[in-house]
Amino acid sequence: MPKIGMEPVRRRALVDAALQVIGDQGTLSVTMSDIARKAGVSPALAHHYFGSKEQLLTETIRFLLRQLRQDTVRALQAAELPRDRISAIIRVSFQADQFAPETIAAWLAFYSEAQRSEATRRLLVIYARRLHSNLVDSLKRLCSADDAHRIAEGTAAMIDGLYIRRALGSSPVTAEASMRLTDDYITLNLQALSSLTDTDKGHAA
Amino acid sequence: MPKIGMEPVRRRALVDAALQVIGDQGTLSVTMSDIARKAGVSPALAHHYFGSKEQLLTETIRFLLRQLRQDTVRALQAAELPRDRISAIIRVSFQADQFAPETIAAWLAFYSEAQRSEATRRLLVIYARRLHSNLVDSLKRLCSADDAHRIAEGTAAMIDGLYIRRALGSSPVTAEASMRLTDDYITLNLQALSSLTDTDKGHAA
DNA sequence: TATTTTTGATTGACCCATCAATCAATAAAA
DNA sequence: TTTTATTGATTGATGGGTCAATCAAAAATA
Repeated sequence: MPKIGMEPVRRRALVDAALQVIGDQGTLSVTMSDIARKAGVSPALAHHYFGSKEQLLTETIRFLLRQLRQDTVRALQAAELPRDRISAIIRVSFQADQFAPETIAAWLAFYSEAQRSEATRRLLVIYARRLHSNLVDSLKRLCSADDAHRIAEGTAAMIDGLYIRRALGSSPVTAEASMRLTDDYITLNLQALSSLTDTDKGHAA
Repeated sequence: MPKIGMEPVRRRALVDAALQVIGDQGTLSVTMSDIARKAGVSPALAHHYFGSKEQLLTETIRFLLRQLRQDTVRALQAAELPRDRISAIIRVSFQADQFAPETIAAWLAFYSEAQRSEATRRLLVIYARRLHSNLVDSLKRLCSADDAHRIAEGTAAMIDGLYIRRALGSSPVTAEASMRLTDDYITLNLQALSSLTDTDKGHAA
């Protein structure tokens, strides 16, 4: 069996397995045995490659983050206009794999973990900042910096909130409806701002 | 030591303690010992009154929910106009005790638990439904039922999302800013709808 | 090519700590 | 005395982490 160069293969398999198990059980309180079994290896091997459960979990969230960034970069490359870029960012957040119940369950578990683990918190803050600054970059081309900040904050919150509600599984929050809701929020804000600069600045009482 | 009629006192103390410990540690993986110690009793007594850890936790989330409902009812009694009632609902969501980091950490932990525990999920769904229907009730007096639904969905998502972002502790999300952001979302939507029914239904290109 | 050596890959068995849950015993009211 | 309140001691189960040992491919050597 033992061919050389198994390390990267095993690491990847274990991270994948961790993601699956965490997503299934909806918690980080999964055992190394669970993860190892899913990956088809012994618990000892998981320790051998990752040193500790904590490090395996850290690698796992890093993987999630990396994936999300790649998707975002790709989506942004295909969009030129600021308004289109914003929609692209939103679309990535709700794309199939990200919005899958297991993935969301995993995210939720990591958010909860961030209350205890400074390392986890730092990683999630990176995600939050990245989303925010991506939004602000494009928004700035459409409104003032202040407004851009405010709108970005609201948009990010709405995205995160839709995730949570999806996690609960109440009210059939589809990916499409979520996208539309978030995109409308952007449109609404921009419209409101532009109507202020129009000749008529009020409406009938 | 043993006075009679201690049961309600102990139950309440244990639920309070559970809330504190869960909030501090940001997880439901707290020990009965932790909770009991905080409440100033032995772990055995906690089992005596609640039977199991799971039941104590269920009681704890019920307590949270009850508290939130009472606050909401009270806030709604003081508000007459639909638009004011909406603001009141929003205000309750971000009031001091609800928006405290420990409280949010506890909520987050329960959301995570809902992935596993059907009982917990059901309780959280109740909260979600209540928030939604409270919003819809007032919104319906200001717009169509369809729009009311949509706006309520967006508002609820934004509230939940602001909670999460607060939990992360990134970007100083104050309670006031959160309220304003959410309330603006309502205003923006209602304005957009009303402007559609105005005589002039467009703006300069 | 055949043989030996080396090294990465892998695991079963074990240790130790933690924790939920139980129970028998004690102490104070009623 | 009967009931209620309370706890210390105990236990069975679980899970992270360690370690010595095994196995097989690859590399070096004859």
